Amino acid sequence: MEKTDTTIQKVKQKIYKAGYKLTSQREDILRVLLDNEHLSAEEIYLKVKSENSGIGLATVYRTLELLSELNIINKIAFQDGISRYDVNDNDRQHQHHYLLCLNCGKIDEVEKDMLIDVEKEVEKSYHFKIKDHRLTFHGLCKKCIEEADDQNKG
Amino acid sequence: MEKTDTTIQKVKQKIYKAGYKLTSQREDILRVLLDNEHLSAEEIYLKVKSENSGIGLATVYRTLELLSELNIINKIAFQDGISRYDVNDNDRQHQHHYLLCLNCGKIDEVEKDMLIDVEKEVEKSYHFKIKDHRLTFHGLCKKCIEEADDQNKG
DNA sequence: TTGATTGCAAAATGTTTGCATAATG
DNA sequence: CATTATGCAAACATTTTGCAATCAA
Repeated sequence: MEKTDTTIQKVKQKIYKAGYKLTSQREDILRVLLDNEHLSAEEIYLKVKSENSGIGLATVYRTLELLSELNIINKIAFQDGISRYDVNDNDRQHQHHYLLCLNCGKIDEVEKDMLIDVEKEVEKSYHFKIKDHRLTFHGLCKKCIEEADDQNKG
Repeated sequence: MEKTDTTIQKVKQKIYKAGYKLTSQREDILRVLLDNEHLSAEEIYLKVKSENSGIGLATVYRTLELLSELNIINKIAFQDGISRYDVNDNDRQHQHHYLLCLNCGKIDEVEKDMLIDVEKEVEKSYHFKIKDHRLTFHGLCKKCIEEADDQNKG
């Protein structure tokens, strides 16, 4: 059995236990979410539609809300006003980080947490109980740095 | 001369040097931004309007874009789909961090950077040149933790 | 004086909602 | 069979744009 299938089974169980119904649309959306990273609702809608035509955008939004509520996915907002969604990795306690290239717009990911000490300090200094975090670095990706270097050299 | 006035003079100079005109609307918006933190465009619009009636929301958006472009303010996006804006502190190289309470919605700020070592590691591992970052912690603020504790005690 | 800026209204974008129909458990 | 979920269209909220009038330099 593929890893994706195992995950789908687990998630379906979670949905079922929470008292919701298992519909083909929910499974389709979940599959797309598992196969991709930081997709927008529109992108998910188009992908599901291309594989299995006949889904509504409203269903995508409603499903994304449901999956967020069940903590199966995370909603992330960059500065462009579009929400994106990532499946929550169960092996990971926290949301990973993002590298947003200001030049080409590419979004990369940083898997390593690296914030454990920072969080400890924040919790202590501010009496704030941290549940999760969102961290995005803005800058230049490897490719764009290299292209800029090439141009400088002539 | 007040600190705010000094800052306004500096920013006006920056706008002027960039070839833009100094209008009363721009100054009004700037003043509101300096007196407040993480306001939305709508909130800025209402504040300016209440002091000096006769500004358009479109002007607010256009000015916010201009000020962002000149690196005078930062646009931040939480998960609610509304963009907020903060004046860039010149003494600080990087955007500060936010503490978003999941219970009451309050947004606090963490002034200390604390990410210097993390950034060094990211730059090295990913060949990514970091220009800025956005970090928000999601959790429970002091007040909400205390209220939850009180309820548990009876 | 002239080109940038404004305010208004209209349009565009992303998301949510109401409701009749369809599907799940 | 009773709900829950869906798809569509309409509503909504935020942001952007076109354009004539206004203002700063």
